[in-house]
Amino acid sequence: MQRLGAMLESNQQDSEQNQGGRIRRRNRARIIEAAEEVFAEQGFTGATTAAIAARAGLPKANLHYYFGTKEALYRAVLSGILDLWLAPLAQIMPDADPATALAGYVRAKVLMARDKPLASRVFANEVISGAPVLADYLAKDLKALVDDKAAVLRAWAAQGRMDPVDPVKLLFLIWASTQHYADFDAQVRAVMGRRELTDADFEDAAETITQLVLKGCGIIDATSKR
Amino acid sequence: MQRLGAMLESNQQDSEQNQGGRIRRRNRARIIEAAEEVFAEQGFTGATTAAIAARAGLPKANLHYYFGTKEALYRAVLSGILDLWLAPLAQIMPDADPATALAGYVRAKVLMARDKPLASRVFANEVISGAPVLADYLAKDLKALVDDKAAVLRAWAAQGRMDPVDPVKLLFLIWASTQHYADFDAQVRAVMGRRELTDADFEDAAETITQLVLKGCGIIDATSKR
DNA sequence: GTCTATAGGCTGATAGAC
DNA sequence: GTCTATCAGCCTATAGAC
Repeated sequence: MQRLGAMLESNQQDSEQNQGGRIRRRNRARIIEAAEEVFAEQGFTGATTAAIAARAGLPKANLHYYFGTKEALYRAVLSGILDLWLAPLAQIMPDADPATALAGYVRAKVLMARDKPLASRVFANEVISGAPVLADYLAKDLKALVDDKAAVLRAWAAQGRMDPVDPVKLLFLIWASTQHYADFDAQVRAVMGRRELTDADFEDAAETITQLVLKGCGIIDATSKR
Repeated sequence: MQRLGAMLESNQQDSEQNQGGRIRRRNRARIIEAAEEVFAEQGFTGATTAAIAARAGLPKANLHYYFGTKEALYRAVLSGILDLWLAPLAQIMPDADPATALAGYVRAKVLMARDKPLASRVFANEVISGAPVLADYLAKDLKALVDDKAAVLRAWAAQGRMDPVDPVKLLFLIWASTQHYADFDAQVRAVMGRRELTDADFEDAAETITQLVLKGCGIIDATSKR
């Protein structure tokens, strides 16, 4: 499951095997970081290489020197995001305790919304636009992974450890409600009347979502409050 | 609460009072419809007036004749969306039955994701980009509305009709998990291995979300299965 | 490896004939 | 009201001096 995203990188010589010199790696990292910010705000089409170069503090030509085209840079950014995005799913294993595993998964996804909001928004922009770059990846690798985890949830239900909730739709709900705090941050802040969300806000969000999921799936008792 | 979105339309003479001739109205509607499609896919910056005009089957100049600027057209599209987006919240009233009201709200939002996916995606793009146009509206009108509905949920909890779940975060979870089927449609279809979602898929989604929300909030019994 | 200068194409918007 | 022709500016990408 590791480095699933690597398949997206078209330029093999720029992959991890050949790291190049220190300067090369540092500049590539700088550009990717800046690109993530701009792609998150503007989407692929809306982002301009000039804006990315400016934010990276480099001349625009260097960006093309390292990545060739805007799309190659976009793929490099997405590639780094995918592995990050999927890692927390590993917690959902057949032998795990359903309450612990789901609570841990929700918490990991909420903390990712807090710590990597740009990655989440780049991914959201890509999918909203119809996943022109990721379509194949979603239909193959992600689908296989979700089918696997859905089987785990179904097994838990068959063992009477949780209600027979549609496992795929349960995962969708967890993805949506956790990523909401990254993707819809502007709306969340506006409605909550805050300039910025605090760590406590994210902890509260994780707790509320966890409570709804665990109790909603019949994993914890109906009478148990938080 | 009606026509909250009207505040966004800058060109007063084009508001509903003065509908203009039949041709004018028809062309404006055609352009807005085409614009909604393109803005949904590409976001504001990514969308081009040429693409919108082509999809509307009109010369690009007509678009500027009717709306002046790309931003004015964008505001007109958003304006139509806002009223639509908020209408279902009306079901959450103090005297309503919590189970009926929340189930109805979830169902209405899921059906809107099915019937108006473009509207949902335009809104999502706007918020992900930091809500440059809607920021004021979200902080004032939407916040006031949410505060009002949060009070209703808190009252239900105080009356022992549901658990004391953080009401604002509950609304976020409902928004996120229902709109997910519109905004992340490409991912949902890929993971479910379908070319297109059916009415039954949306009914299932509404049922699963409703079950998790009602049971998770302690509104329906822990032992009750679907 | 770095960066300035610029090519070539597309963008939003408008002028003006019909 | 409609639409062709066109502008000035910005876009991605590259050539070539350093």
